[in-house]
Amino acid sequence: MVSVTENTEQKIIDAACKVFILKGMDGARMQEIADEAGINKALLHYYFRSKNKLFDRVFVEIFSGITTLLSEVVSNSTDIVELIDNMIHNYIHLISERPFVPDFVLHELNRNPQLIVEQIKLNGIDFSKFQQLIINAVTQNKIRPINPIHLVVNILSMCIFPFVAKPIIMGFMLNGDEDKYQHFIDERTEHVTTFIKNSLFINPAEK
Amino acid sequence: MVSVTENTEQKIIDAACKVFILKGMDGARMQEIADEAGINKALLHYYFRSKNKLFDRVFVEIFSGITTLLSEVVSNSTDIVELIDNMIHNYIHLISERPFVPDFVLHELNRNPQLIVEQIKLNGIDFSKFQQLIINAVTQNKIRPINPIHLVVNILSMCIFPFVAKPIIMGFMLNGDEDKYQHFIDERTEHVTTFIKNSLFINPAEK
DNA sequence: ATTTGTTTTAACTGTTTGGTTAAATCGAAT
DNA sequence: ATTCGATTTAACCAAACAGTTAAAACAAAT
Repeated sequence: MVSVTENTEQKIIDAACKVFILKGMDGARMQEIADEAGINKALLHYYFRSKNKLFDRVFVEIFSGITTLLSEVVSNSTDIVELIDNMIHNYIHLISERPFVPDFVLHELNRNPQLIVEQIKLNGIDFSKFQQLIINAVTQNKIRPINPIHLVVNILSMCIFPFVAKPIIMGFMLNGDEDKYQHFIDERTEHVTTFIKNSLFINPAEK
Repeated sequence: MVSVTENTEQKIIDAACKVFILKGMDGARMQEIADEAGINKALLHYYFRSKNKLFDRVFVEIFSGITTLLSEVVSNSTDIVELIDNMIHNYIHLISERPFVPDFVLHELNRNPQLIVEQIKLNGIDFSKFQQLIINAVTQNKIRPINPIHLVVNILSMCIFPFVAKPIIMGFMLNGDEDKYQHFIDERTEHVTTFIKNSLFINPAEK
């Protein structure tokens, strides 16, 4: 009988993820989530007492997917080249599968910045190891001197922004052609990787 | 008597900009906009019949500010170095003054991608001249070969993303320290400029 | 057969919200 | 003095919405 409960709970969370990601907290409707989950509103409130509680649960679920990946990338990388390759490849790959997640996360975080506090408690990323890998590369003269924070933001920017800005890119640069956009995304991993390495490495041979 | 009308209309638009940018279309309330404008709800509907009409007007206002800047940058730049310098400087400067605009624009554009169609009609950016400047630089061997679209997206990403991702940057990298974030933003223009030039120019002396 | 937790049904409450209406006021222009 | 558009006041409407409730149905475990 436990399985029934977990099943329904998961069905609700999946449905809530979908609706919240597409509509945001303000735009989402409890009725729509119930419909999407194939249940009724009463049962929805039976499992999650309020919209806020459901949202919090869903947000943790979604955000932890992102931070978990970042943690794995950091711990699986031993030098700066690996770090860059893994980070760019895995991030673009992850987001490609759920392209509306970044807009959702960023928007809700701006709407309620305090959400980040809970997330840090739950998914503490050791940003220090991150920084250390970069500092090591700089001190060993493998790359140009660079502020680690700027570098990380640069990488995240170029990986995430193309998905958030899809309407702009398609509208102004690709004549609304969805195929061209998909092609652009397919090229993106390799392009960003070489673009960043070109900037970091003084001698291109070292790549 | 005309002046009174225009005055009030502008007061409403200013107030609506503020509220819509902070709360988004779904989160904004007509009463709050009326309060912010120092008028009552009846007068608000007297000027703009519906929330949608008001939103459309406001969105045009905000978005055209962005595209206008981009147009000016393009037409005021004669070579790739000028283009990069102007674009990065002006964009970060513009957004610094209204840091919540990017999240608003991107979120509403994803919520309703058709908005971009109207904007293209109103503010047709000649992206072709943009591309031409980059292609010229490539064929003249001034910079490494690069897909112009990727380059533009790279520049926009690194300029805009830091503002959209403020909560993440502050939370995970700057220990929630607002002063450090401001310092990070202050450095940003110069950093992005050199980061991109380092990537583009094979010989650093050419910069 | 009874119990227990899950799910449905269906109606309902209370509040928020976008939008309307009508009458009154006010200010400037004629 | 009158006219006309701008503005306020205050009440109102209808729809949407989050959340509740109670009774019944159901399914599995005891």
